[in-house]
Amino acid sequence: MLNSVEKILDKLNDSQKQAVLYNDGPSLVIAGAGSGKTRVLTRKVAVLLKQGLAPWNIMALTFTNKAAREMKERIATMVDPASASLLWMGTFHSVFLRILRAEASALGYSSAFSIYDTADSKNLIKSIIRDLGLDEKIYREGAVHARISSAKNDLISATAYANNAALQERDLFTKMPRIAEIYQRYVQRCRLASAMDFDDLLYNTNVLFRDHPEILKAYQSRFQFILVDEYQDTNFSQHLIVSRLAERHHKVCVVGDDSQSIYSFRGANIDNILNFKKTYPECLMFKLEQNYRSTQTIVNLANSLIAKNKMQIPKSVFSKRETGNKIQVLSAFSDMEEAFMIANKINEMHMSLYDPWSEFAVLYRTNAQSRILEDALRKRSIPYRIYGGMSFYQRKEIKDIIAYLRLVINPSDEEAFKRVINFPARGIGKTTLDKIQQAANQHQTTFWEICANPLSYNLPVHSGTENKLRQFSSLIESLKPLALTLNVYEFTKKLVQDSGINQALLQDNSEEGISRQEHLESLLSGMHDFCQNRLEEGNEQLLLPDYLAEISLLTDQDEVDEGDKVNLMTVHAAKGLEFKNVFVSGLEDGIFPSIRNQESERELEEERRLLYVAITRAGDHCVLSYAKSRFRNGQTEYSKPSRFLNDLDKNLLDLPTRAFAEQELPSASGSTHRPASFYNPSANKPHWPTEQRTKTPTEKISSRQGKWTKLSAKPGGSTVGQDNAFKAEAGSSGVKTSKGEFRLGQRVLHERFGEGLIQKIEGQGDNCKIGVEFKQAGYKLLLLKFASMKALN
DNA sequence: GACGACGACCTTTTT
DNA sequence: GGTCGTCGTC
Repeated sequence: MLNSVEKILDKLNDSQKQAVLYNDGPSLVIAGAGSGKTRVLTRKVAVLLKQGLAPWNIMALTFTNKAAREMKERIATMVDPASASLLWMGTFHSVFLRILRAEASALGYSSAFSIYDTADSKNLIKSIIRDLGLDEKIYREGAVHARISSAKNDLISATAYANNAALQERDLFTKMPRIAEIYQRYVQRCRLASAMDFDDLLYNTNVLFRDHPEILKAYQSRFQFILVDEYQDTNFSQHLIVSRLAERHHKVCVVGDDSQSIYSFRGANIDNILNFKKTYPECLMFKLEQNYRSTQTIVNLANSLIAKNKMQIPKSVFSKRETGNKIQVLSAFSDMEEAFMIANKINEMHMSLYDPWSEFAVLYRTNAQSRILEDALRKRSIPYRIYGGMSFYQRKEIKDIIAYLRLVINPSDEEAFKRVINFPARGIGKTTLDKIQQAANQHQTTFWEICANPLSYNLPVHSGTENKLRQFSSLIESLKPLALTLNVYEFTKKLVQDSGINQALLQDNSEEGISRQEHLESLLSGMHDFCQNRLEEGNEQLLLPDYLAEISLLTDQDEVDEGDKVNLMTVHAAKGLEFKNVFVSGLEDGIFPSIRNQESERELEEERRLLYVAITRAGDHCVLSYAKSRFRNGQTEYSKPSRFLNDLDKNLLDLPTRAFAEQELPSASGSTHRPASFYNPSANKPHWPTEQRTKTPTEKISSRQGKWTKLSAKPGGSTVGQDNAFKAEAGSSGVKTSKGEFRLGQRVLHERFGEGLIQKIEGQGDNCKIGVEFKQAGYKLLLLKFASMKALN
C-alpha cells in the first residue's frame, strides 16, 4: 500500500504521468487520438483518492453512459470498489439530474419531475404549433426544437429570446417569426407538466446556481476536484456549470482533443477548449502525443489531413508502432460497386490476416448509406451489425409502458398522459383528447386534472366517455400507493395486469403482436435483473422511482453485442471506438464533406475533423473509398471524389488501380432478412430464471444496469487483469454459509454474471459479502444472501 | 377507431 | 428508395 501511487503510475509514459500527478490547480490535457486518455483520467482519480480526497469530493463528468461506466469499472479495480461507487461520476445530465432532484424545491419543481426525451419534446412542440394555428409545413417541430434547444444551450431564456434582435431577425428570415412564442409556451407547458427536457437539466442547473448562491456555495465546497472528459464537446451551458463549480478550488482538469470536436451542430463549442487557458491563466497544459493504437502510416496520414485546419492547438501526434501498410484508396463507378469492393476486401483481409470480423468497421457519413453496404455484406455472407438503430427504450410498446410508470409517479406529465390515455384502446380517442387539451389550455391546468374531474371543468363529453375517463384516473390512483411499496418488477407486473395491457397483448397473435409480447417480457426481466443486481450489491432501493432514475437517461449508444460481426456505423458513432481495420466509405464531395457544411471554413474544418476521427479509429489498416455515382433521394447523382483526398499526404496513399467488383454471388443462405439485431429476442426462449440463455434484450438491459461491460479487448490497451494487481486483499479467507462453503480463490458460477474467482470475503455467515472477479462481467462485490451463485469445484 | 393509400420528407444526434 | 404521417373509407 505504501507505494500504491507508484503502482498506479506504472506503465504510463512521462507526459501521462505528469498529467496524472499535477493536482494543484487547473489543467488542460490535450489527448491525441489513441493516446491513452481514459488511462490518464482513471489513474488521476485513483491518485486523488490515494492522496486522501474523499470520493464524494470528486466530480467526474463524461458525455456518455458508456464512458462513465468504463471509467468507474477501471477505477474500481485500482481502489476500493466501495469508494469508487461513491464518486460523483457520470454524464453531465445524470450528475446534474441528481443535484436537481435534491434541490428541486428551490426551483419551484417537485422532486418527482419527469424527464422529457427528445421525442416528448418534439410532440409537445408540435402540439403547441397546432394550438397556435401555425402552418406545420413551415414550422416543423424538428427545426423549432433545434432552435429552442440551442437557445437553452446558450442559456437564452424565452424572454431573452424574444428580445434578441439577431435571433428575431434570423427567425424572420427563415419564415418562423413566432418561435419565441412557441418557446415561451413550451416552457410553460413543461412547467405545468412538472417536466424537464434534456437541455433543462443543464439550463436549470445554471439557474439554480445563479439564483441560489448558498446552494452553489455548498456544492463548490463539496467538489474539491472536477474532471471533465471530451471537453471539446461541451456547450456553453456545460462550460458555465463547470466554471461556477470550480470557482472556489480552481481544481479542474479537462481532457479532450480539439481535433476531434465534431458535435458543433449540437451546440458544442470548440472555443471552450481553445480558450481554456484564457479562463484559467494559471493552468498547466499537458499534451499526450504518443498514439498507441495506430501504425505510423495511419497516424501520419491523419496528421497530414488535420494540418490543413487553421484553428487548432498545435500538437504532434506520433506512433512508435511499425510503419504499416499504405492506405488504400478504392474508386468505384457506383455506390453499389463501392459496397461490393468493400465487402470483397473485408473478406480477403479476414482470410489473410485472421482478424475476427469484429475487428472490421465500415464507417459512413450518413445513415442512409448503410443499406447498400448491408446488401453487399449479406450477399457475401459476412456477418454484420449496425450501430445506431432504434433503441430498446424507443420502441413504441416499451415507451408506452414507461409512460405509464412516469404517469404514476407524476400524473401531471402531459406527454406520458397522451401516450397511455388510449393504450390499450379504451375508447378515448382523438376527439376526447382534443377536448381535454382545450380545457387544459383554457383553465391553465394539467390534462390529468381535467381527466380526473371532467364535470368540474364542464368537459363536453358523453357520460360513457366520462365514465371511461374516471376509470382511467382511478386506475392510476390505485397504482400510486403500490409504486412506493412494491419493487419495480412486481409493480410493473401488477400494472400490465390491471391496465389490461397484458390482455390486449395476449389477444394479438400477429407477428408484431408476438414481438411486442417478447419486448414486454424483456422489459420485465430487465426490471427483475435490476432488482436482483441491486440487492446483491447491498442496495435496497428497488422502487419505481429508483428504476426510472436509472433508465431515463439511458440511450442505446452503449450496447454490447459480443457476436463476431463487422461493425457498420456513422463516423459520429465511431468516436471513441477502435478497430484493427477501418473502411471509410463515400468520400465524395457533397457527402463527405456534407453539402450542407461547405459554406464556411468553420463548417469545413469540422468535416475535416470528422474524417480525422474516422481515420484514427484504425489500428492496422485503413481503406478509403468513393463512388462516382450514387443513388440518393430516389435518383442517381454524380459527384467528384472528396476534396479531403487532396489534403492527404499522397506518399502514404495506395491510389487506385481500378478494381472491379466481382459479379454478384448468389445469396448463400437464401435468407433475405437482416440478421437478427441484438435486441430481437430469440422467439420462445424462456427468459429468466434459466441459467444459460441465449443473448436477449434482457441481457442487454441488465448489462447496463449492472454496469458491466463485456470485455472487448478495446479501450486503450490496458486490461483489467493488469489493473487488478492494485487491488488490496482484505477480509477472511473462507466462510461457511447456508449455500455452502466459500473460500478465496474459489471458482463460482453466478446466474447472470457467469464464472468467476473469489477475491475477497467480508463478514460472516449468510450476511457476508463476497468479492468476485468474473471472467466476463468484471469485479463485483455481492451480498451472498441475495446472490444467485454457487461454488464450483 | 382501424386500415390502406398517397404524399412529403431525407446530415451527423453522446443526453 | 424507404419511412412516416395524414387523410379517406369502412
